[in-house]
Amino acid sequence: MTDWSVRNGEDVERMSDNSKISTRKKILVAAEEVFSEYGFHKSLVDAIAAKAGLGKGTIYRYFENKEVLFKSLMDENVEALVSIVQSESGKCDGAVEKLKVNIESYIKFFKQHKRLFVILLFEEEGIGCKDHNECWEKRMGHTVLLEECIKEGSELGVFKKLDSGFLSYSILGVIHYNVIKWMRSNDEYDILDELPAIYDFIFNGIKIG
Amino acid sequence: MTDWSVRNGEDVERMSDNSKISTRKKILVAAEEVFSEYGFHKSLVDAIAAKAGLGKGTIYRYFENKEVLFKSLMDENVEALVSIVQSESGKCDGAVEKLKVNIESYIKFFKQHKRLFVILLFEEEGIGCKDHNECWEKRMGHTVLLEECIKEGSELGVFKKLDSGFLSYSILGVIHYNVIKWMRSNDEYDILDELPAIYDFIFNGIKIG
Amino acid sequence: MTDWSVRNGEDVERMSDNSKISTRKKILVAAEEVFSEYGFHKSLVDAIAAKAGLGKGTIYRYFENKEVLFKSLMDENVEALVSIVQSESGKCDGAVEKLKVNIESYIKFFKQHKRLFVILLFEEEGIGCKDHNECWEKRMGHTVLLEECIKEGSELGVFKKLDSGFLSYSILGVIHYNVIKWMRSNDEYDILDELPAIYDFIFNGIKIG
Amino acid sequence: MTDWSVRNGEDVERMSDNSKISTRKKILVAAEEVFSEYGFHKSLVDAIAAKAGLGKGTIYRYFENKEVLFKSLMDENVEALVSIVQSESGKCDGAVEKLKVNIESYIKFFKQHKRLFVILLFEEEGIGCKDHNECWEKRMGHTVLLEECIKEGSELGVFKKLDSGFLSYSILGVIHYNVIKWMRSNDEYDILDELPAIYDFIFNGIKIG
DNA sequence: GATGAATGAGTCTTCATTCAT
DNA sequence: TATGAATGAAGACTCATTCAT
Repeated sequence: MTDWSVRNGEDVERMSDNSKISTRKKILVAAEEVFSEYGFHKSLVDAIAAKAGLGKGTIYRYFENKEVLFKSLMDENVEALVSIVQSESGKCDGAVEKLKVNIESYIKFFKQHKRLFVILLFEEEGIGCKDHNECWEKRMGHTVLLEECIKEGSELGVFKKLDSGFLSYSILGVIHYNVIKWMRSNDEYDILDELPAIYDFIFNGIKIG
Repeated sequence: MTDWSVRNGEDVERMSDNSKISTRKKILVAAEEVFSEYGFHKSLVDAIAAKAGLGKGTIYRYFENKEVLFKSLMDENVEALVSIVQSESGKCDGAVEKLKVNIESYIKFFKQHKRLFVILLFEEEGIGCKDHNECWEKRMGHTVLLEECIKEGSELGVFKKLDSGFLSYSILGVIHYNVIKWMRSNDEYDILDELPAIYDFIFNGIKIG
Repeated sequence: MTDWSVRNGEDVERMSDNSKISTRKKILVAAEEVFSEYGFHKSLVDAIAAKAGLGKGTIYRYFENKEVLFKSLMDENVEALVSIVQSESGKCDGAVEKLKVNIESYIKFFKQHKRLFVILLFEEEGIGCKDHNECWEKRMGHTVLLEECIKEGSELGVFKKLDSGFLSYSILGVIHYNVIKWMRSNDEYDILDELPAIYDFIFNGIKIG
Repeated sequence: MTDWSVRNGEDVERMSDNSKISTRKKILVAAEEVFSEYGFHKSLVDAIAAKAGLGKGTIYRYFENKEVLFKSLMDENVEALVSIVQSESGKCDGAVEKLKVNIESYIKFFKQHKRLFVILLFEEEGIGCKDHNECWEKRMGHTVLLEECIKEGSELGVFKKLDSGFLSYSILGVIHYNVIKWMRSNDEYDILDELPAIYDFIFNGIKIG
């Protein structure tokens, strides 16, 4: 297997000039659209090829098979998410502020990639992943970013001293379910408007006093 | 088609007398095992029939098709969940206490049905559900129970006056992600031990003071 | 994999009553026709199914895949060949007579199965056979029958004391190439008429005196 | 299309100067290696191009398609075989001696080209050859050399007066099957050591007296 | 001339569903 | 009523061949 599938990020820069977008990128873009709409199993390789304006065989030049394409898409999305969150939270100080920015970045990313993340997080379960834990680790790799924030805050006495694994999962749960709720509403409201409520829920809980 | 349902606990009681368990029940039990292990798409009707100790054709006597079987299983599980949560939370007083019991019931149910709920909540997305909203309503029907609790608490001035939809989704997110975390650990700990932390997170948030 | 593919030979007896022929047998008969005409690679599973008057899926109920079908066909033909040769040569005495009957049986078999044996002997080479030697052993298993004959003759002082492996391959070469020659002629002559010449070639060679 | 052929020995002489080997020759050499190892159907044009150190498109500059490449390779090998046998048998006198040299030349050629000849002789069957007879004629064209030898011997009263077609096929059978036997042994012995036995088999047969 | 990315016709294989027994 | 052999539509994947550079 040649390593056509390993490319650098330059091609993103020129997306305005359609002819300059690398074939690999075209496929990933089409794959995201199709997988997002139909989920893994109902997505046809033909449909992805058609949407990418490429022949079916071309898909297979770049990705061993449908599953590898799916996982590559997921991997690269997670990587993108992580790198966005990292760079954003790097820009600010203070545990609370950092966590806020962190959450905001997550939500912005999910807002942009809409349904993809549901598939990202759950559908892969159904796809035979030889090492299930490894898979999950990759998908959930981004929780470390939350964990780091939280640890920092705990050490500074801003956050409670709770298991950071517990907290990052709990916070992620809040984030994801609010994204799901928003998705279900068909853009009736802007999920970013929910941020204050989300922060309040996470920081102070629901009880009065 | 007869309508013996999962809730109808009678047939469970006589499981020692194998011949008394209704065929429909046998199929649903087998289906839960198989769907839980492989997910919807990788589950074979043959496997379900084999596990149920029945002929494949029999499955189709009781359920129109694989999808209907899957949805029936889900419907009945959700119904069972709702009825359990309802009866448990009916036993106690006070908004806080009620919400706690509510959450505990959820977690106990998920603990028992393990992987099924992941499929329940997310895989269905991949299955063509003509009316997507209707589908979701059914699956998420149980959020009303949370909503009721919360509304009651809000009115009594125990909980903040926030949108109950927002709160129920947020709480559900916390619950589900903690279940996922627990599932991933391969029973290294008892998820029920996490309850105090979960309550504290939901009621008071993570911030000190 | 269930073992539908293991059946006994009874179904052969009733081939006149078409409806009594087992599905497995029907597939093998169709496969022989198609493989004989087109060779392994150009034969379509669809064509075999159509010729057998069965659905394509049925082929796969009985044989794991096209290759297994091909190999099963070959195995069973070799088995049939061996058993015919054995029973025929068992009926007569004397090394020379036995060898003659042996050769005659081979040729009759090849006459009946025409092109199949070319495929049997050579095309399989092209099909990935994990243990190549094992494959060959199976295909050429029948040479032992010749070897036995020859050894007996050598011990009785009728045949020269030459390596029996060498002799059986040489004799088989004579047989097969005469079959090929006959096949090429499109039934212009009866290959059985060549038997005297073949015997003379093998027993006495081509030199005068 | 130029017509540098394998026979044209000039380019072989300068193999040390890699750049002097014609592209066509490079392709044929690579094709022989690949076809010999995998057979026609499992050989990939990519693999041949890679082995030849050329681009895939270049293959198609020199050969219309894979099949033509295969046939050209075979044609040129047969031509080479014929020319070697002819020149060798031209060097000696006497029907017996000539036939011996003939056989020796064959075996030497096959020894050098190992597995290729199996493919040469049989796999082509599987390739749609519009005029099957024409194909065979070309492949088996070399039998005329044996036929000539035999006819000469028959007329001189050295060999029996049998159909020369019958004899050449029979002798070829002996030769080929001994080559196969040798090939199967993985060079455990030198096939040229078998020559005396082969001569004896062909000239005198297996019977004593 | 040489190249190799792109192509899509061609096939195998799967598995939910049916229906004769 | 229960069965499971038969089915065939559907879809993943391959690879010889083309053609723009």
